[in-house]
Amino acid sequence: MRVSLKDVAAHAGVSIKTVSNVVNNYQHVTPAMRERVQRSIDALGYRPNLAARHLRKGRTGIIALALPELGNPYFAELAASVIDAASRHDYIVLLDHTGGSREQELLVSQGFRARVIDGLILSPIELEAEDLRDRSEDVPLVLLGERDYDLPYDHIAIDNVAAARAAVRHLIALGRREVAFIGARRGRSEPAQLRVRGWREELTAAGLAADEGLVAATDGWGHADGALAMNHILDSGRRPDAVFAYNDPMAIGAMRVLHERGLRVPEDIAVVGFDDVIEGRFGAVTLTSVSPDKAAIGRLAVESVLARLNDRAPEPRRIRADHQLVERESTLGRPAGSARGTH
Amino acid sequence: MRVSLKDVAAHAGVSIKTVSNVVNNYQHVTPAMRERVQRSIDALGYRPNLAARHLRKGRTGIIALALPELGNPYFAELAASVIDAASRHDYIVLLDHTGGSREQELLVSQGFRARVIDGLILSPIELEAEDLRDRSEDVPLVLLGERDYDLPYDHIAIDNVAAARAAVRHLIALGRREVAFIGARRGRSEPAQLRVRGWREELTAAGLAADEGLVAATDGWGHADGALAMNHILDSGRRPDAVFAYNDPMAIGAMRVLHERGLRVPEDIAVVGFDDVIEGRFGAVTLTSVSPDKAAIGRLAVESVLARLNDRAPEPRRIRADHQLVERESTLGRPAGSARGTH
DNA sequence: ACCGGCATGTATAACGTTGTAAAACTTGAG
DNA sequence: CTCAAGTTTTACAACGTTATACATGCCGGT
Repeated sequence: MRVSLKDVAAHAGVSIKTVSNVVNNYQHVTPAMRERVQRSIDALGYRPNLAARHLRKGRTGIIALALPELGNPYFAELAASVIDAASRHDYIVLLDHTGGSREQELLVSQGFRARVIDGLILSPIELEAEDLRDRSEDVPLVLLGERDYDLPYDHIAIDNVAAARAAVRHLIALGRREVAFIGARRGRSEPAQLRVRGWREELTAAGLAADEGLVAATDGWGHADGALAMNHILDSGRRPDAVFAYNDPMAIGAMRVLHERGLRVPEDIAVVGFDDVIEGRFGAVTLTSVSPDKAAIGRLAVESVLARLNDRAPEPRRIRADHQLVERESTLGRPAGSARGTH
Repeated sequence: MRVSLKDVAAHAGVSIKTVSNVVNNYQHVTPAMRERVQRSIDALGYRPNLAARHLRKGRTGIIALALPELGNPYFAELAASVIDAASRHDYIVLLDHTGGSREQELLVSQGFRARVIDGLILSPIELEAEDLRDRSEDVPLVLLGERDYDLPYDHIAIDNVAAARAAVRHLIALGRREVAFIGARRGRSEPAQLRVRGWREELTAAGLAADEGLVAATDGWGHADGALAMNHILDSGRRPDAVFAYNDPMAIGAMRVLHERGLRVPEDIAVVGFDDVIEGRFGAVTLTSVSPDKAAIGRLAVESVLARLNDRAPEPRRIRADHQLVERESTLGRPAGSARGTH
C-alpha cells in the first residue's frame, strides 16, 4: 500500500498541510516540527504522488520532443542532448517520431493524443507555416531545424545559409568548379531551402554557375536516397567534381555509389555532408561535414520551452546555435591530385 | 482556457459522468446520446487530462524505455519500434538513456520515476543480477538484450549464442581459421558473455582453437572502441584472418583501422558485425551482420509489460526473437582470393 | 395495470496534493 | 496584563477524472 500525506500526518499527529509544508520546504516551519515530521516521513517511506501534484498544479513535468526519425543518428544525438538538458531541470522527455510526414507533424503540433505535456519541441520537415498559424493549443511550442517560418514561436537552429556557404566555399577553395547539391526534397514544401540557397549564393559570389541541373531532388533523407540521387546525377551524364549533401547519411550513400562506379573520393569528386555524424569519421574515406553544436541546441530548446512555461517569455526569438566545418579526407587536396591523411 | 468534462457536460446538457462514459466507450450509451455528446466534445475541443485520470485510476498510460544510448543506431531503431508498438495500445513512451553505467541502470530499475510510469522496459549492460533481486518497486519490469539473468522477470532477446555461432560458422565455412572477437567488455560484469560463448563453442566444435589471446576487451561499444581493439590486436603481432565484433559500430571501427593499415577486407581479413545497422550497408565494404528482428523485439517488449500490468501475467518468461545472418561484402569469398559484388 | 429486470443516465464521493484564509499560538511594547 | 503584530499551524476547497450507488425509463410477461 502506498503511503500518502494523510498517513504521515496521522503518524506524526499533525495536519496534512503541515506535512506538505515540510515536503515542499515551506519557509515557516519550526525546526522542531520539521524534524518530527521528517522522522515520520522516513519511518513510513513516504514518496509524493506526482499525479496528484500535477493535477493540483496544472503541470505534468513532461515535455514532448517530436523528431522526424530516430534512425538518423543526428536526431538520436539531439534527442540525447534534449533528455539530458531536461533532466537537469527535473523535466522528463516524451519522445515521438513523425516520419517527417505533414499529417503526423500536424497532429503533434495540435497537441498529441492526450493532454499530457507542458511543452513541445518540434523539428518539422514538411509542416507549412499555415499549419501552425491557426494552432489552438496553449502549450508552448519551440521549433528546431532548418525550416524557417515567420511565426511567433521560438526557433532554434544554426545559420543554415552561412553553414552551407562555408561548405561550398571550402570546395571552391580546393579548386572545385562543378558542385552538385543532393537532397532538395521533392514536394510542395522545400525543407532544404536554406542549404540550397547557401549553395547558390556562394557559387554565384565566386562567379561560378549555380547550375540547377546539379541539384538532385530526393524523396527521403537517408543513405538510400543519397545513393539514388548520386546515381541519378551520374546517369544524366553530368560529372561534377564535388558534391554537397543535405546531411551525412546522404553523403555516405552518395560515396558508396561513387565507390561502386569506380570514382575516387576526393580525387575525382570531393564530398561534404551536414550534421557531423559519428559514422562519418569511420568510413574508408572519412567525411568532411558541417558540425552543428547539438548539445547547445538541445539545451537552448529546453530552456526556451521552460522559459515560456514560466511566463518569463520575451518576444518569440530566433536563436542561433554555433556550427563549424570539420574537414576530413573526403575533401582533402585538389582535384585529380593525390591525397593522404587520417581523421 | 482548457476545457474539462464539466464544460462539455454543460454544453451538451448532460451529466459529467455521461460525457466520461462516452469518452471511455462505456457500453451502455445510446447512439443518439453518444452522437450528441461527441458533437459537444468536438465543438469545444475537449481532451482528457492525464493527471486527473492518473490520480483516479492509478495508471498513467506511460511506459519508460531505458536504453544504454541513443547514438547507437541499433538502440535508436529499437526505440522507434517500441514507440510504435506502444502507440498501438494507446500507450506513450518515455525515453531514458543510462549510458550503460551501473549506477544509472540501478537508479532506473529502482524506479526513480516510478510514480509517473506504469511499466519499464530496460536494456541493461552492467547491471548485476543482485541489483535486481531486491528490487522493491511494483511497476512491471521487462528486460531486453544480451545480458541473461536468472530472475523472475520477462526477458526478450534473440538467441545470442546461436547467433554468434552462426556468424562464426559462416567465417569458418569461408576457410577462415583464426577468428578474433572484439568487444568483450572490461570490468566485473561480462555483457558480451553469450556472444563470446557462441564464438568459443563454434570454434571448438569445428576443431579449431578458441584462442583467448584473440579476444579483445574494450571500455565501450562504439566505433572508436572497435578501432582501438583492432589496433590492439594487430599491435600485439597477431594477424587473424577474420574478426567477429560485438556490434556493427565496433566492426566498422575495426574496418577503418584495417583500411588505414593497408589490410584488405575481406581478402585479408573478413569481418562480421552484429545488429545489422543501416550504416553497414553503405560503407566502401558493406558489412555482414547478424540481424535481430527489431520490430518483433519492440512489439514483444510492449506486450509483455502490458500483460503484466493487466495481471494476465503468466510465469516470467524468456522470449526469443528471431535473427538471421545477412551476408555482404565483408565476408565475400575465401581468404586471399578475389571478391566482387554489391550489397 | 403492475412488477421485475435490464438498459441508460445522474449525483456524489473519492484519488493525493497544494493554495487560501482563517485560527491558534508567540512575542514584545505599552 | 493586555493587545497588536507577526509567526506557525490548521481546515477546507479546489484540480479533473472515474467508481459507486442510486434513480429513471422502458420492455415484456403475468
